[in-house]
Amino acid sequence: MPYTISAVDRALALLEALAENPGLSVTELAKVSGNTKSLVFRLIFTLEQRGYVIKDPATRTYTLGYRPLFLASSAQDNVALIKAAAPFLDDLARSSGQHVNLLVRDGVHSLCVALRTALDSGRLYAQVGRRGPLHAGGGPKILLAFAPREVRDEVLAGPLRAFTPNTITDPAELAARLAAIRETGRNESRGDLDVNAFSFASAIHDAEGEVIAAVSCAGRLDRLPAGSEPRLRDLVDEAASRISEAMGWRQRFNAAVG
Amino acid sequence: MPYTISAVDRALALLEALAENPGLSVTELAKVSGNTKSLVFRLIFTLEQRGYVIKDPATRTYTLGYRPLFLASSAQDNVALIKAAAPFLDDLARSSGQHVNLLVRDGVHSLCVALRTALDSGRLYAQVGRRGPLHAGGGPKILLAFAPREVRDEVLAGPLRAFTPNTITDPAELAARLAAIRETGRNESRGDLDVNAFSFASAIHDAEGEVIAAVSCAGRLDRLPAGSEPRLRDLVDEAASRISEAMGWRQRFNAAVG
DNA sequence: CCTCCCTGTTTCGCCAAGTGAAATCGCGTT
DNA sequence: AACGCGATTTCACTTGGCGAAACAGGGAGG
Repeated sequence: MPYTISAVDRALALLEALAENPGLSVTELAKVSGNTKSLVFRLIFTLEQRGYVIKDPATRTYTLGYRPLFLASSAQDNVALIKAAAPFLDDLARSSGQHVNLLVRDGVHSLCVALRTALDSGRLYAQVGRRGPLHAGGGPKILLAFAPREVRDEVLAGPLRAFTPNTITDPAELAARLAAIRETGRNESRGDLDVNAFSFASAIHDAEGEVIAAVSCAGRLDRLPAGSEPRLRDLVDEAASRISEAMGWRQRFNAAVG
Repeated sequence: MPYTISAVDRALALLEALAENPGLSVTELAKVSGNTKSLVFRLIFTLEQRGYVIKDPATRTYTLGYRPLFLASSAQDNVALIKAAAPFLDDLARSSGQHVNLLVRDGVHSLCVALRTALDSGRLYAQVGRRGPLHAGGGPKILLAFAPREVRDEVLAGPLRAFTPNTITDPAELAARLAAIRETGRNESRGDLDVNAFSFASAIHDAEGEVIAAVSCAGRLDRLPAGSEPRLRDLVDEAASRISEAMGWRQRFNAAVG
């Protein structure tokens, strides 16, 4: 906080509020973001000038603009993790024939930062930049398992939304699952985020041994070939190791045997 | 300018400078952006706190972070043009069997805001959020043709980079081409941006009749089936009309006959 | 091994610029 | 035609953004 420029911080917060609540007016944004109308008006004016938001003149309502697309494109091309992972994600998509996701944690959300889509599998919920929960899905639970205690506590305390009947909504059960994940660095889920989806995931480490991301192979549960599980598990784990190595991980920090 | 908050404006400018020059240090960023080291340090600190940039501790160097991906995802889902165009882009991709692009103008650049990729065609240069020139390519020249005079003058004055031997680099020739495009609202290019690429493009209008975007069908020149040109031209033009209508255009502002 | 130098980080004090409150404007409603 | 609501605009008050300059620390060169 000592060096934070509050005007900038408020502007970014407003941008995020708008991303989460598209189509709001000045007054509504002021309410949502907890700022005065004057301030919101000036912040959004500044953001609009630079193409970060677009005003619909008819409704005097705002949405994000085109400039974020440019930033995202640059981010995808230059962030070390995404660059390093790219070839291995390609390999994994090819060898597994399934959708492949690269996820990181963003606060109490999972965030998809790269994906490869399988040709045959149906329409996909995933999209680069899309946020999801941390307590459901193959990859997300890995991110949660290795998140700082504050984050884990917050998620375990908060309401655990049931996306499907299979979503773990009992904090104790979830905590046990996370402990198991910390032992193996792997996780798999079936129908806990989407009724008809499976996901095999493994943790990615950086040079310090910290878990910084998760790769997963995912697809429709009703199209998961019988007996293919061991192979998918191994392919994902192999990809995770390769990506970790590319990030400077040296296996020094092996997980204890489960 | 009256309502611009300069701290915010500077922060956004810095973010863009970083998008264009990934991997710079504080001092280098200060130089590139024309700010003092102190200011850059505080701005980037604020941006980093919110996940807009990531610091590589080893090199003390910065790149964009993950947060822009989230913003871009929201933008793609909520910007009126992109939402309205989506189904027609899908149709066009299916019926044409080619790559489909939706472009808008961002200053003196073209910006890809949506795309559909053909399965068979080779690797694609395009990516959502990627910027290109205005004076080369099928869609970009449409955007330039209908841009405000200042923009046209700036581009015509500036150096016209030759991406291939077919790129128009003579201002007079380009001006004539733009005039022709203003008559028809259509354009096509062959090998002027990429030696082995073609592009058929049409202008998209909004409710006020302004040209706000261009759709294009593009692919490898050596795979363009002989005699398919008229059909592609019509498919693209049809898609442009549909999207324009979805944006509230009512054909009142028909272009004069060429 | 020591020194210099370059770059990131921190401090300090001034005052421009960001801020909230309140007034004004403009439009759609009653 | 008056009303009401939300978007702009004005205004006066500091806050907090800012540049300059000091400090720190690590790597290159001697």
